[in-house]
Amino acid sequence: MIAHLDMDAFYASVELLRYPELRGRPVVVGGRQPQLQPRQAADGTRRFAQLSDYGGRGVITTSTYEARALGVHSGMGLMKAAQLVPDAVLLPVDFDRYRDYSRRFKAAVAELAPVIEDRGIDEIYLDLSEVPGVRTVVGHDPLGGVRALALDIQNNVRQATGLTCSMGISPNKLLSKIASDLNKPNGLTVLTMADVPRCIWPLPVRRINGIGPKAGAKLAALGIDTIGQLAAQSLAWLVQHFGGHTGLWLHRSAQGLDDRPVVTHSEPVSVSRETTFERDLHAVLDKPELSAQFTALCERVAADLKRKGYAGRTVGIKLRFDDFHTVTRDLTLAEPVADARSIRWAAGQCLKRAVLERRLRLLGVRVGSLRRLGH
DNA sequence: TCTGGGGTCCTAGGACCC
DNA sequence: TCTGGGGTCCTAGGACCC
Repeated sequence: MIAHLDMDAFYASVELLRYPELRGRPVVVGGRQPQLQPRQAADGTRRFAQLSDYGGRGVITTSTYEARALGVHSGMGLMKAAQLVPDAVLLPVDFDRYRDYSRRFKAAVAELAPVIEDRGIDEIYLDLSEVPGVRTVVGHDPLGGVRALALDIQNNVRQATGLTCSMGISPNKLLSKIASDLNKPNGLTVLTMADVPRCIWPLPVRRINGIGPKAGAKLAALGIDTIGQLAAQSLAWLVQHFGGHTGLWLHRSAQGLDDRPVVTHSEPVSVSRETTFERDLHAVLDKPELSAQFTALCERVAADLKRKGYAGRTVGIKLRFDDFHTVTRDLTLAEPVADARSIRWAAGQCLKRAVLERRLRLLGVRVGSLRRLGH
């Protein structure tokens, strides 16, 4: 009785609540240029930026289903998307607003199902096993109780936020995650283990959470495209090609097996801030600007640590060069630090160990090995 | 006109210790 | 006479997720 709940096109849907006149149009959310902000025209209507107006670096964070139908998806560069759909509406991201809606939808779910694992701003896992009435048989449907509960949760979310979500329910997190994606938007899919061959095996292996571009390509090269084909391989063969750990995990996943619990509380491991520059910066030629950005990142990390109540012993930097090659350096200190000056000093030590011949595209600062401060 | 930002987890080698 | 066997910590890179 595990559920996965995923908000439908979350950021874009929050923006449509604010700008209902955009419903039905292709809309993408992304970029950070302030001039993207919609303006009130003299006649009272709102004027929106469109993709072809964009002139900087950035990717699509979310797009409406209308935009997805035209081939623009999250992660795609905005410049590339502008070639595909130049007149799509472009809105800047407003994380504060999305976080607010995130709190509201999670609170609405918690009223009915309190055992929640946070998986970021727009999705959660739920353990429904102990919810009263969940095992009620309705008519001849042994899953009637859980279906009714899911519909109640979706209704509660809509009442609280005006937004729709999709849910998958199954015996475990792996299958529920796949299931929640099968009937988007506003979908509900309930699966039992008996459904695995019919509903799961025809799907591409990439639908398994944890199989990304690299593992997907490696499996494809081995002639395995679907989860069913993966399920047909022996454990020994998978271990031979992927190692013991991954081989066993692939083997179990393909059978629909997963025993990870729903984790309701976790401590942060690291806090970081990074920025991609509007233009690539040279370590020597642009030293003043680079240094100012470096210090600003340290200050933001320090502020985040203070707000959350953590200090950390490991300070690290991340550099991405103009050729997209990325390196990291880190330094572990004797005592945890949380203040901007200490972080800046340690990050400066890290920077000395990097070769700075190419121009820099991105700079990041991270603090790890966190310890909670105070009580 | 390529390719964001904030995370977690895993691997692998070397230092160091007993 | 080649050069153990564990364990932990640190660093760097990479895969993956939202």
